[in-house]
Amino acid sequence: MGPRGRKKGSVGVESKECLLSIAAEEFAEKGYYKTTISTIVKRAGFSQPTFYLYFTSKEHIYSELVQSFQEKLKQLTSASRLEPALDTNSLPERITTSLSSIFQFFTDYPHLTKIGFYESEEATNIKQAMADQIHENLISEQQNNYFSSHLNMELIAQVLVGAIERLTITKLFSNEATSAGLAKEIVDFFLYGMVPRETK
Amino acid sequence: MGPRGRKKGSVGVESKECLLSIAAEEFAEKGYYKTTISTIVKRAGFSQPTFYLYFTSKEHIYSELVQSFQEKLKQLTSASRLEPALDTNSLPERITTSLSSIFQFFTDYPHLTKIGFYESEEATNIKQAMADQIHENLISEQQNNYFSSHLNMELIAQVLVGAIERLTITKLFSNEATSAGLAKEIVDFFLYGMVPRETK
Amino acid sequence: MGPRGRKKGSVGVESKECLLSIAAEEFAEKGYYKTTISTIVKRAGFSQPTFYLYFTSKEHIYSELVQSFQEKLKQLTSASRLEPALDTNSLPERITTSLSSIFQFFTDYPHLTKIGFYESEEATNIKQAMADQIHENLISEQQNNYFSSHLNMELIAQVLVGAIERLTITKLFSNEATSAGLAKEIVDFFLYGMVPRETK
Amino acid sequence: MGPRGRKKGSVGVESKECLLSIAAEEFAEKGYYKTTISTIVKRAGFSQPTFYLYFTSKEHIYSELVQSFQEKLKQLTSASRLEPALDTNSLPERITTSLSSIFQFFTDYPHLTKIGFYESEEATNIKQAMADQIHENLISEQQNNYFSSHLNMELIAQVLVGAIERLTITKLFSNEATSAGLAKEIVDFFLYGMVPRETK
DNA sequence: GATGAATGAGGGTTCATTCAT
DNA sequence: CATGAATGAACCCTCATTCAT
Repeated sequence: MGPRGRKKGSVGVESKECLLSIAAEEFAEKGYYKTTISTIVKRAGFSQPTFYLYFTSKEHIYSELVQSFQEKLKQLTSASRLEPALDTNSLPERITTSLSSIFQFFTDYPHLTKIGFYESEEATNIKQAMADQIHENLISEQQNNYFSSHLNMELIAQVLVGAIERLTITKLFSNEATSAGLAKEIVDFFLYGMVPRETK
Repeated sequence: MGPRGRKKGSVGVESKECLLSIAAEEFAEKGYYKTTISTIVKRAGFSQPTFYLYFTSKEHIYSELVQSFQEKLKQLTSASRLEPALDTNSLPERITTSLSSIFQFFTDYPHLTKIGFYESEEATNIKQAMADQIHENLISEQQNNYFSSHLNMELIAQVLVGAIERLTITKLFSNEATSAGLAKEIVDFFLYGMVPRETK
Repeated sequence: MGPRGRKKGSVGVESKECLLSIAAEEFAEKGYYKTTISTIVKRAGFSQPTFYLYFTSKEHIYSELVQSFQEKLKQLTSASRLEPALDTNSLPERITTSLSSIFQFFTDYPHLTKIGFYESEEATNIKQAMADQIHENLISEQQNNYFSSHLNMELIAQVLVGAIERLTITKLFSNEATSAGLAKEIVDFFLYGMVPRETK
Repeated sequence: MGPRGRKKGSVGVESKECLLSIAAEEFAEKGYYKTTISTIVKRAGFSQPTFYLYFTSKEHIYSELVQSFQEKLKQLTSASRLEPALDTNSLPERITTSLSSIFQFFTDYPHLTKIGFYESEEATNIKQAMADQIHENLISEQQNNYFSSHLNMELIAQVLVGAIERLTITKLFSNEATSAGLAKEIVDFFLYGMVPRETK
């Protein structure tokens, strides 16, 4: 052990993380096929074989990034489901908060998001999983009579995922909106729709 | 040659269309990079150089397919905007019809849709154009007081595009819903949202 | 036979000459390998198979051009050797005239010259043949005591060919000199060299 | 390793030089277009991709050879111009020596010469540069009254280059003459021409 | 006399990946 | 921990040439 107390093997870990981070950038910008190992290692200041010290293949590092995205996302959604039954009034805020935290997550990890949520072949499954999760939540809230029973919650869940997908690209990644603001607008729209309510 | 004789030069046109159709299938299924010219021509019963009789490059045939999608889509949207001012009641139906015809178009050309609306680098622009178009329509309807003036129509347009994107994949391409049914459900949701209206 | 008295087959001859002329231009400008049959026929307004009506191959049309150059050149040199023994004084003029007519020929057929005298694989042989011819002439003039017997006529013949080669490109094809002027200068130099003669 | 150990990285350099040398041979013998990378690497005992470790393209290796020729040639001519003003008598010898060293250079690097001085598209420029250089030297000698002032030195320079070009092929590469012998004969001819001087 | 349609043969180039050190 | 050197496997593309009409 060195005098500075660096744990043995930390160099390797650092190298690996360096590669991962650069790879994320490259994959996010250029996509899987236009990204070359050669470019990644060059940017990291390594030689090609070094890459294979840490990853068994190009596919492997890519899927490691996808998984990383997936796990972080799972942590997020599982965290946001802790509080079970609260009073009715707070539901919209709770939904807004959840949504906002998803947007924030996407903002914090734009490269991972680009890869996992948009580019990768897994993206479809990941979105489906997100839709399923939302669907489940909605159903349970529907059963608690927060929402009317005739609503097709599966469809709404998909619409919500579609909204997230589209608005992340157009508003969030372009810095035209904040996570919180966007979440609020969406929830408002989802709750009340476009036709104005008659006010007595 | 008689009137029923084969039109002159039609062979070439047929060959080109054959290649286009097979290419659409391959690109839709495997994506741009996993699709090879060699496979396309093999499936079409041609040799490789024949491909270059009709297309200057792999990129060229791909962008031809993307353009074809774009043009068809443009025709659709320009057609659906003919009828200008109608009475209020029919607005929802008209929107539903428009939406339904988009879904029907996607159903009719699943390969082109996969390519132009999902895979291609142009997909982002195409969706943005669709959102812009919808936005425009919504604004005009908003100005005619069909919708309340406080709604953020840009956001709603993006949400609608996101809904289309997601539901086309999950419901339409899996044959779990029809164009018309899906359109109706979406419009219903968009108009009234999730919170039930108080009924006297 | 048509009313305009056009000989049967003249269309074919015209087509062939058209192709030859365009091919000469292309080969001269771009060289053998960068010239494509496709470009030649396109410029001539024909389709590719038409080419093979008149020439059996790309090599064939090229060597036809080379031969054409070679034959014209042979005509020239054989013509210029008719007059045998004349009085001594006129020899320099005769040589100058011969040289001038070669330059004139090169000026009149720049494309053929570029091909036959510079580009083609035959060029080496053609130049050697020219050198041999000149050598022969010089020898005969040497034997007639026009020139001193210790001169290495073979070397001089080669130098003359080299001079022709170089000056055709740098002076003639760039229009910086005329055939006659150039010929005169060369002959003058060849006869008297660089060291000034002592004059009493 | 030890002092006699193989220098680090020398393998790559050797491989590159091996490829360069074989390529020079191939290009010189067959010309640019009939030479294939596949043949070069096969002869060198490598696989095709190895070629691209050292050269970015076929064009690149070719122009590297041309440049190599050009640089060596430049070294030669710049070296031969050191001694400025000497007595008149030695001028012919000095010219002879210069010429001889050019011939010797061509003899030493026949492949490079074939490529750079005859085949390549740069050949024309290289010869022109050589002519310019010679022209310059001649002018300066003319101003020093070594040569009579009425001589067209530009033309003479071109003739000299033409002579070099032609005699290198016909006499040098065929081993019919030595560098020194050839140089001497040429200089002799250039100085005194063909017409014998009157001797009292 | 001419052409629409098609192909055989081959060439250059790229990239992920490995071996020996 | 790291790399210099090398390659297997493909892929896109071009061009002279031909066949049937």
